[in-house]
Amino acid sequence: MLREVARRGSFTAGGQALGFTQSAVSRQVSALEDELGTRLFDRLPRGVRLTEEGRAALVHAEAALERLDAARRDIAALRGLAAGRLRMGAFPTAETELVPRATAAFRTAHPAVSVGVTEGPTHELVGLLRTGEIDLAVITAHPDRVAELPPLALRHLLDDPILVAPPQRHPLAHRGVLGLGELAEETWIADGDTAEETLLSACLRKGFRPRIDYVAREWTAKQGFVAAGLAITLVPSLASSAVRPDIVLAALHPDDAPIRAVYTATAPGVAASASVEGFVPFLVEAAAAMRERAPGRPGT
Amino acid sequence: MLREVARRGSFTAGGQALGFTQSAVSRQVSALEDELGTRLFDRLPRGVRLTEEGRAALVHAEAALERLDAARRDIAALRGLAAGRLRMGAFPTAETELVPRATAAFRTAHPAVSVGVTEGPTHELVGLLRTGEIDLAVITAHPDRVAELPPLALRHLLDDPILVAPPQRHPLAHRGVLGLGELAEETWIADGDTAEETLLSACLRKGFRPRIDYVAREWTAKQGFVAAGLAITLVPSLASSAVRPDIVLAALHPDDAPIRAVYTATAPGVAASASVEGFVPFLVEAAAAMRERAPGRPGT
DNA sequence: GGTTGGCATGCGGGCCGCGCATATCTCCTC
DNA sequence: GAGGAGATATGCGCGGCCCGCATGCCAACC
Repeated sequence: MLREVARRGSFTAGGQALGFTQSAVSRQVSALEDELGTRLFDRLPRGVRLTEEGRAALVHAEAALERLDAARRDIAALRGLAAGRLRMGAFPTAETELVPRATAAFRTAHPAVSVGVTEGPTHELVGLLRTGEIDLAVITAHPDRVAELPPLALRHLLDDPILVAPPQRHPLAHRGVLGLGELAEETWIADGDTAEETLLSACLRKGFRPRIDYVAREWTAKQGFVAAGLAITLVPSLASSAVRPDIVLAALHPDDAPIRAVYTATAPGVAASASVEGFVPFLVEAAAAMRERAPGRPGT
Repeated sequence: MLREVARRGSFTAGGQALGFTQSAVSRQVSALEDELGTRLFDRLPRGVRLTEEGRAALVHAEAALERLDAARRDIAALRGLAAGRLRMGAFPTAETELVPRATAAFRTAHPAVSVGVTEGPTHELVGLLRTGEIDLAVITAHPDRVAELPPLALRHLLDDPILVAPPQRHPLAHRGVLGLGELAEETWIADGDTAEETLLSACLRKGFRPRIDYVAREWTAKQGFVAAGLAITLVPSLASSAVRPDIVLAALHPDDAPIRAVYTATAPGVAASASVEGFVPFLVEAAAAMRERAPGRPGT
């Protein structure tokens, strides 16, 4: 009202422009003047004119209205992916290819949305989701144990079968599909020195304790030992594209190792933001592309 | 509400901090969300948390509130003369001493108020007052013709009797008080070449037409002719302090020349701003000081 | 499994704010 | 000089908005 009245020079005209009567405007202005303790308009015989105080009030009022408009614009930008930020988390193997591919495609499509990725194991990501520190997580879990997770909104992306990497010269290499039992006598290299901590727990369920002579957390180191023919190791299929060309991968028999599934996860009760809604399809797309490139191995 | 709820993490606590119930806050937030078309808070089991959109809205809302506070501060500053501007006008002679003295004292007392002075004859100043281009004017008028002015809020400052400046060697010099009739044979220097346009119209009312041999608008030039003994001239007492020391001034007999009065004037119906209210006392003070310094000549 | 803390919502009431009508004032015109 | 035009201020009455109360429901905590 302040603005319209100031622009038009009378309560009557200002009110008309806003669909109010002169009496409503008169009272509104009066009330504002009372609240501010000063006259905002000089009442002249043919209309009104801003006082010095009125000019000051008008400047600030227009600035305030502009901020409210800016809020609307900002929110529209967020919803249209013309702005915003996506904080996501992923377990390490997912960052070999799945998450980077999806992120690259998303950034090309929506360059104004900034994307941050935190690496961590699934249980940590779940905590970050629940505290609101990340908006979206790529996690992994055995399909029949999903129920053990805290309540989350999950979406299945792909399955991640475990491959085995025997040395080139190994008699079992190039067989294509191996049973885990056939590897009971092999020497292993793994993340930890007991089978329980690693993927090798599958061996325990199969009835033997693998012999772990070498321990290395770094993937590069493991590959070195494998390529030198010193040990064999297990490789999640998600990481298969990062394996050295002189290492051959073979599938494990499906019954031998429970297949881990990969999911996107968001916190329950938290409405998915536009950036989350927008990012998930790129993860789905990247997962599909990876399945196609390695036909017959990682499957849904 | 947005701010309090965001700060405290729940509708209940936010409402309590503002003296509202949880239900009122819930509805307010809901209404705002509907208007903006987006969720501002995620509803969690133990409270709420801002969404990305909510954060954007909050930033702008706080900025808008800050502008409203700034408006209050600005207005308080204007009213406390800690800010603001005063546009005034004055007729030329008033700017010899009266207005400069008042302005200097005002600026010392209220350095944050900027003062602008427009010079012009009374009738122009009246126009500027009525259009709102100046807030305060120092004008002059014959006391019995004040009623002819358009309606204004006037305040009498002082009377401005007319003095005469005869040459030093003139036989009438040093007489102290002169009658206008005694000057009928003199040679004059004035602003225009006919008596009607100038202060010399007083001579016509006295029954003689003064002989104007010299015309000069600049005061310096007039004083030069007077000091050289070539002519005499009339001097408003307001300007007497700017007269060269080698020129002697004499009062005219009160009946001979109508005494002009000096007033402050503001537009009718326009509430005097704090700066106007604040400036007028300094004009009154300056006028009093000038009366004291020239005792017996300019009077109330 | 009960308790607690929190949000959503139906219901009722009070107050605010608007429109209508009118009083009043100034300017303009005849 | 009188009347009309155009503007604001204000009494009056009504409708709608907004709040508080009470309740329902849900998830987390003990």
